[in-house]
Amino acid sequence: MINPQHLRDNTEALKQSLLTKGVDAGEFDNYVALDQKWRAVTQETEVLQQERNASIPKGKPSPEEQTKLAELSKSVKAKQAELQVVAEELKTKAMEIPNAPLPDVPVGKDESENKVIREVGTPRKFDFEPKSHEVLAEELGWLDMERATKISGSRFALFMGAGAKLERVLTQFMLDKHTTEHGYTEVQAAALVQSSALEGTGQLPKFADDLYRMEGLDLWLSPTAEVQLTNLYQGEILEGPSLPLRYVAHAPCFRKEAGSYGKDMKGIIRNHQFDKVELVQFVRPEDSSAGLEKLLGHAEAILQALELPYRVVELCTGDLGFSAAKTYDLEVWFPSQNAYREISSCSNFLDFQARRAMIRYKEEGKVSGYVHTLNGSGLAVGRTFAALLENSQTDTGNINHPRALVPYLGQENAIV
RNA sequence: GGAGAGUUGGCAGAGUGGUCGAAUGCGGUGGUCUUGAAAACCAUUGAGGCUUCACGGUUUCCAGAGGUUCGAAUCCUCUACUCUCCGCCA
Repeated sequence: MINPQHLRDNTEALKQSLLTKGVDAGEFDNYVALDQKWRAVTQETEVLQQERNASIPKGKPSPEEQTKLAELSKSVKAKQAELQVVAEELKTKAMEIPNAPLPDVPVGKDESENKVIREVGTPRKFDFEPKSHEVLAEELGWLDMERATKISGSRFALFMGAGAKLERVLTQFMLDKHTTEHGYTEVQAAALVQSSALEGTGQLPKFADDLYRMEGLDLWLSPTAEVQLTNLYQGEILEGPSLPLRYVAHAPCFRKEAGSYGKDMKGIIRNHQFDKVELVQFVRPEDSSAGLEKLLGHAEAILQALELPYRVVELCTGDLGFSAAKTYDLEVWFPSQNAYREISSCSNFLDFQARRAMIRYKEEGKVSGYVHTLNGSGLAVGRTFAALLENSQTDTGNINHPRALVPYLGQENAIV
């Protein structure tokens, strides 16, 4: 949620900033007007309440006093009802306004204007035609996309045998690295979450169409463990000295992928369900910028350890997600597509999510304000699986696993 | 799934429809004392909103949402959660 104080003090600057993110000018003006109306009605309500409170005598009121109080009470209630309507309208509106980008984010309208920050590792030169991950995996018997369709329909994976093991091992490798080297606490959370949690991180109310919902229940399949992890502290006041708090979770992620018909239909790049290792941090506001760079480094460390070539891209204003103020995507090289594809997204949300989820912190016994939240994939496991296959394939259709996985796969399995 | 009990400030725990934002204890903060610390003693200590340059003013909040009443932490209804017992179960 946008800081309402900031909205009032810097209305025009905020508007300009949000316009670069694609917010409609009329919608914004509407929001500002609603905020003004709400403040006015709040004032009116308080005046009436004050009048009523001042008229309440000590002890039991006399009949005349009761009559007077009844009148006052009636007018207060009428005003309160009016206020409630306005407040709900405002709340609805406020929940639909996205976060403003940080000033240093490049302005642009869509992903074509994203900025490549650096490329790490060199895409391998093949002396044969590299196969796509889905072809490799089907040939090796590691993936069975056809039978997956029988069970669950399109866009679902079925990992088999050594493929299933590799998927599991990748997850474990990532978790181990983040917990032992990067200082994250491992969390295993439920995949089903309530709407309040999704509102906290920003998936709701606007993006309900992308989510699976349990019939007749206020339970949804979480699209990312960012939801579970960030809402760990929903409604809490954290101790300043305990910050930053870092959590990592491995969780299945569920997305309808509405509107992506025909995109990435082969393989496991874009499935309705996929596993992801997610990093979330709660930090003091002054630490969030540096924190994002560190978190990005933690995600990069996985790619480096797996010897995968990748690049870091900073999203332009128009491509930023709803809640994010700044985002770096990590894109890994896919030889079969001759392209870099997103494998991680690391964002700074400032106090946007904390404000929605009511996550504050205190310093020396006093509430200091909202924390800043950061998150990033570290990494999407399915895409890592696919990238690993494509980049490590041999001309005989086998896979050379990176050295980092030897302790997990065993020496004899390291080179297949 | 059935039966019962509960949910109050950071924690524990009072609270009979008006004098309750709420006793008391612990904890926190500041101070006195002390070479220093502990102990003891004194003071202070919930959160949000609106308003104000500021001091301050004001309002709301006793799980959540409704209701009764001139007036609700206290009465009623629903929901969520916790605990105990029974049943079922990986």
